[in-house]
Order: sequence, then structure tokens, then C-alpha cells
Amino acid sequence: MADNLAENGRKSARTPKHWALKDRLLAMVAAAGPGGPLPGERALAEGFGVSRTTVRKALTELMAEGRLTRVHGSGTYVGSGKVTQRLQLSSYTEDMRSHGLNPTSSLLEAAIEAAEPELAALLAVPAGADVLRLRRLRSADGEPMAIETSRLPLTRFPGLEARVGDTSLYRVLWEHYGVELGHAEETIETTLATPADAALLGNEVGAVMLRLSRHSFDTDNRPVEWVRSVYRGDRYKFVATLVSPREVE
Amino acid sequence: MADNLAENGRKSARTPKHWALKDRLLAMVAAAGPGGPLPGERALAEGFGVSRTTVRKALTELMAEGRLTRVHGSGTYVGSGKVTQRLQLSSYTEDMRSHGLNPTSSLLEAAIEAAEPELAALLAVPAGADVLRLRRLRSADGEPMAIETSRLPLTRFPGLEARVGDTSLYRVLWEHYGVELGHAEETIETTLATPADAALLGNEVGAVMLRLSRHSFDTDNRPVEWVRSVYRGDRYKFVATLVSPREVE
DNA sequence: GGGCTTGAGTGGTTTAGACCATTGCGATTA
DNA sequence: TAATCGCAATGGTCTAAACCACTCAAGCCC
Repeated sequence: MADNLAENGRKSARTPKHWALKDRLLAMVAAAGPGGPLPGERALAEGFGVSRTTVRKALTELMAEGRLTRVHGSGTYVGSGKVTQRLQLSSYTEDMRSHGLNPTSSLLEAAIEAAEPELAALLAVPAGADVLRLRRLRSADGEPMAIETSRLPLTRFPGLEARVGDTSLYRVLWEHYGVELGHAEETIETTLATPADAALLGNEVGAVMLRLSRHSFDTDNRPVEWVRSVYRGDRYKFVATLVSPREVE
Repeated sequence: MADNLAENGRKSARTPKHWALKDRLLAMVAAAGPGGPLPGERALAEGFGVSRTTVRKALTELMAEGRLTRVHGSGTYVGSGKVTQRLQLSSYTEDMRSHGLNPTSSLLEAAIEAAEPELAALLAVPAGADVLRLRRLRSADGEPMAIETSRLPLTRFPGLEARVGDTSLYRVLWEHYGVELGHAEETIETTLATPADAALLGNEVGAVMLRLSRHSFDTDNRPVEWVRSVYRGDRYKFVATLVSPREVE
């Protein structure tokens, strides 16, 4: 009872049908060129002799990899690759311009809240102290890029809520409070798009996202802000420069 | 024809059923406690009055978020949260130990290949030059953590292929070639698990992964290695420390 | 012409069900 | 006793089909 079935067993990498489909779809992607259209899902299913469900699974994966864009009601198109975003303390606006992109930022929400214990610890204020919460939608060349929620201690920056306008937040901190950023701890992980994320970023619910959390300190090592942002995982990647600690172990 | 339907329209965030299900499942997760079992998918479907497909979609999302673990043939269990990994130039082994984890590393492959033009440029060698390719499976406390593929120019490190053993690669570079790492450019993005990834990391094909690409340079700014690693997105997150450039714009 | 309606076509969500692959335990057997 | 077998339960993959939500252009009406 073990004569044929040569390629079986061995705990080797089984390849589901939807994964194999991706190779064939990538050929169509290459043929269509950037921005080009792909056939409809029903046509693909029939053409490849699989169910539409399987086609959709393959398309969803290619989308998560940034190779495709799906537009509800319209069609599926070849994606435009990922944009590299540098992890640094400099201003968002400056950074984008250096990539030749036109950055915009719209303030979705500005509210004062009482600090939860955890947040209070991060900002070095007593629990329940006033904290300014800012929620922004950042875009590049008109396309939504990230949702950013920052929180700053109002006890340290009294009146800041009235000064949040078009100018850079960091500029305001420097000019009105004499605060300059020294360093930050930035955490990166994956998440999935919530319905709110999806609505703002033109995404699908459950799409793969990159979540960045930044804890910024001034030059005196006092916490300045706590920021959490979500970026579309299919459109952005991040690069950081690491420097050697003087000791080599 | 517009009298009721109060909450409709407005392009607001529609919430699919599978997303709403997650909240109810999270309650069960909290009740079960870390490592605790959840009911089977068929039981969940019947209990919540939805199809098994919808249950699976919700479970898959919770899994991508690191809140659940599914074991084929056995059941679904509460996950154990994400481990933080620091982005730095120091040795992998050292870094893991500082987290109280017991790191191991198994060499999957060591081969000499001719550099593709792109790789040759990254390593500053002529196209077609000999390059050492090392593929390792890194684990922490016995659990597979990442697959790491590094490439080093053999023209600069002649005989390196014979010295790849149990000792740290960086130690070999220092002791035999006098090379010390100065800085690196590290890129982070999302990917999906290939069948090969899934087999090695005990994952599912198509699971969300974090891909890191590291381009390391020595203290003379000459390229030393090009590394690409994939980590399970449901189990790891990364943290980097950013320092201020002296100029504030 | 300018605005509106309508409908065909597209992707998005959900269902019910079949079958496969793996696990793990209980019963059987040597 | 110890190993093996068999089977039931679990998660994994795939199908077929229905219906919803959105887009866009053709056609209609004013």
C-alpha cells in the first residue's frame, strides 16, 4: 500500500490551489502593466476552472502584497507597489516632500480627555490629568496614507489645544514651549483594518495594516507625546537606520 | 421613499458580520484564559447562528492579531500575545537572552551562488561574483521564530564558507577578517507566508508575516551582508530607538 | 444641453455542504 | 505491558449559489 504517491508525505509544503493560482494571476498582472485592468472575478473563475471563492482568496492575497487594487463596483487593477517611509523624528511634511510627494494632513478630531492610568504613565502625568487627543488623516498626493492619533499632556503644554492649526505641531512645541525632541521609541507590528480604518483609508475591513506606536521624548528625556498610527500594509514599508553601540558584546 | 433607514448612507463604516463576531469571540477568549481551549468551529457556528465559513473568517482575523492559535486536528486555543524584538546591530543570541529566552539557530542551507546584478550592487562586488548564502531557522525557547537568509561577499571573506559553525557569524567576521559592523539600513514590511515559510514556522499558508531586510555596513562603510528575514506577524513586533538629527529643520 | 433614472456589471458578504488532513484517544492485539 | 489500529472530532480547502453594495454609462426626461 505504498507504491505510488511519490510526492506525498514528508511534512513537505503542501500548496493550496489558491496559492498556485497566484502564479498564473501574476502572469496576467505582468501582461496588463501598472494600473491595467484584470478580467472580472467570474470570468477568472471560469477561465481557470475554479470557484469564484478560490479566485477571490488568491486575489485577496495578491492585494495584501500590494500587487493588486480592487475597486468595488468597478474592477480589479494592477497595483503600484509600496512606498518607503523613513522612521525618523523629523516632521512628516518634510519627509514626504523629500520623496517628491505632496503631503496633506486633515484634523479629524481634537479633544481633551482624562488620562487612563496606562497613558498617564507613558506621559508622566497623574492619572486623570488632562490630555489632548489629536486624530489626523495623513495623505500623500491626495491619497489617504495613515491615520494618526497623538496624545500630549496639557499639564505641560497649557493652551496647546488652541494652537493646533495648520502649522507643524513640532514647530508649535518649539516656539511656544521651548520643547525640542530628543529621541523616540518606535514600535512596529501588524494589525487588521477596523471598519473605521477601512472607511478612512479606502480599504477593506480586515486588510493587513502596519501599526506604529511612537513614544517621543524631549532633549531632557521627558515624555512629549504618545502616537499611534496605522498604515496600509499593501502600500507602505518602513526603513530605519541602525547604528552600532560602541561595545561589540 | 426616504422616511426610515435612519442609520444608513453617509459612507459610514459598514460592519460585516464576521467582524462583529470577533467581539463575542473575544469574550470567550477572556473567559478561557491564556492557552485555554475554545469550542470547535462547528459548535461556534451553531451557537452564534452563523455559517462555519463566517466563524472561520472571524477566527482567522483573531489569529492574525495573535489572540488565537489553531492546531489542526486538535482545536483552537487562546494565544499568548506578541514578543517584542529590538532592531539593533547586536547579535541575535545576545538580544534574545536579554529577554530571558533561550535562543537556538539551525543552519538550513549554506551554499555559494553567483551574485545577481541587484545583489552584486548591494554587496559592492562585480555581478556574478561568489556570494555565500546562509539560510537559518531561528527559534526562541524551542519555538520557530524566523527564517533568515543572509548573503555575504566571498571575495571579501575568502574561506568564510568553511568557518560557518556554531559561533556567532559576527564574531567570525571580527576575529578572522577584522571586520566590525558600523551601521545598517533595516526595512520592514508585511508579507504573507509562502508554503515553505508555513512549513518551517508551523504556520498557515497566507498568514500575515513581517519581512525585515537588513543591509549591513562595516565601520568603513563597506557593505558586509544583505539579510532578509520573515517573522510571524501574530507573534512578534519590533521596536527601534530613533535619535534626533542635530538640525530641527 | 443638463440633470436624472435605470440597469448591467463589478466586487463584497454570507450560506450550506462536501471532502481532506491531522490529532488523539480508546479498543484491540501481540 | 506495550505497541498498534481504528475511528471520531478537529481544523483546512474548495465548491456552488444567492444576494448585497457600488460604479458607470446609456438612455430618458425636462
